[in-house]
Amino acid sequence: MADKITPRAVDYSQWYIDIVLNAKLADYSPVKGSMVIRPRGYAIWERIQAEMDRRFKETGHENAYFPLLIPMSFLQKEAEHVEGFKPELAVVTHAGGEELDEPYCIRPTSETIIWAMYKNWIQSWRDLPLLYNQWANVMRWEKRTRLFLRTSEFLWQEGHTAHETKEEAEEEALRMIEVYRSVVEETLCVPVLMGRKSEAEKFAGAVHTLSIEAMMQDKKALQAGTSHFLGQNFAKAFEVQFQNREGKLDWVWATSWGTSTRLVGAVIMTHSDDKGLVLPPSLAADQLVIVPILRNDTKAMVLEYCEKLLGELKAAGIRARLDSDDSQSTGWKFAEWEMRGVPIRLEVGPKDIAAGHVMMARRDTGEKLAVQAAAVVATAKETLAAIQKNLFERAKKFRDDNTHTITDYEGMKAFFGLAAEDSAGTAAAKGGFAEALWCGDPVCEKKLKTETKATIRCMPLDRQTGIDGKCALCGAPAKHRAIFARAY
RNA sequence: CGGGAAGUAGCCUAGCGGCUAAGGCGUCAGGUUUGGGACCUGAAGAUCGCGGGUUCGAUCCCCGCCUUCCCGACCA
Repeated sequence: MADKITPRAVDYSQWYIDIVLNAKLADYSPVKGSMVIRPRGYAIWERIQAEMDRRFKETGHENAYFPLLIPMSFLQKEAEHVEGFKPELAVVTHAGGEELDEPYCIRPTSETIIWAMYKNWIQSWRDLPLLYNQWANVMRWEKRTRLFLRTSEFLWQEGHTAHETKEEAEEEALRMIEVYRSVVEETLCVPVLMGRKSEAEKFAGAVHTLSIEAMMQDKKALQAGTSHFLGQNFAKAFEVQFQNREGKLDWVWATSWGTSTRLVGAVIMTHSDDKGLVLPPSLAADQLVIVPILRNDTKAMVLEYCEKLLGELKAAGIRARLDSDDSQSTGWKFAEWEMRGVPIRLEVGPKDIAAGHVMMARRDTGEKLAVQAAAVVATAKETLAAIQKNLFERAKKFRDDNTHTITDYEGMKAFFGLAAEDSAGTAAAKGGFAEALWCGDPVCEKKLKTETKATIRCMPLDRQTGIDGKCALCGAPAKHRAIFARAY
């Protein structure tokens, strides 16, 4: 029947769009570059959000909310910051039928307005640390948008913390990127590399930026979260000083960190296949669906059996549902639930009931096997756990299989291909992650980007020892070990 | 923001300077079915993306705009 999903091998971009649209996760809106997140997509975000929020609270953070509109002059206080965001600002010039004395921009991020407030709230070391987070929408006027991955308006959380010392702030930035790593790997089943950004890739206004980087199925990198050590840059821009334990005035040390609805895109791209969405059980609104095989003569009996089974599954804490709709054929329902990404499907027909078992199909592997009636609940629980584990392992294997050590510039060009002969857009694209030594010179990085489109995604924190060799780009003595890739 | 492509019912597509814009999927009603995207009958559903122009007449030709997709530039 209708091939609703373009296969990955034909057109990876189109495949992704087909999944998002057909699984009803999101839709285009009448507003350029802005999407509507539909209930099935929002449900995924809510689960990510819940897990993140729980861990923020566990690490001592509190939620707050700051205004959507930011006076333009605030942005201008931090030179590098305004320079970085200027091209993507949306600005409000009129309100209440009059032109405003000073235009407001719609927040692209909230450092400036938050630090304008921190100035009022911080006087003494006793006021520190300040560990705030906010869940909000932000707007960055992007030239080129993609559902979930890059839209003009998106949902995110942004943490903004203030500290007494440099060490404390650096620890915080590291603590939060580690929180991100654990949520993304454990809850989203997306393996990531955790590392430091190069100067060229860091946040505008940060001293340094840490990020987690994932590999999508087309071997391109996706930044899944960032945590910034802001030094005293914003404290100085907003004149936030405090009296330290010695009674002297000092500038406050800062961090900020964020993750967004882009994570939903990361989950989709990492796990899904040509049949549709594949979701980790931890994020699936429906973890299991029972599809009864309905025949006129046995319908009542089968449904009764399924209702009872449904009750048992729910009692065991499994998010289960029964698809008793008899206006659709069984085959249609199989395909539909697969497209929606439900991790486990149970097929229950008169023959199964007579044989004392039900059929259990796994979304991740496609395996289908008979499970004895008495063991269904326990097997379902085990299988959900197995799927959660398998998705991570499978994605990790894919990433590792597509990560190679490269030692020279010719090797880089061969690995990524030249920018001009771009094969992106198909799953057969060249490249992957190139692990290579780097001298630290932005000129090298720029040259590679121009010629191959590959950039430094991060310098993994756990791979900076034993660096003894030459920069793979220029041959000068290396200072860092970096991961290079084409990125979203 | 530059180059290319597209926009006809919820979705996919046909069409043609001219009579009532055609078909498939889906939807709704009824019936028959249901172990991998079933079938029959009937029904509803279109400002042909928006605006202007050419013309006796425009969904079709021309111009402008909007939106999406691909490529490029840009990019937390």
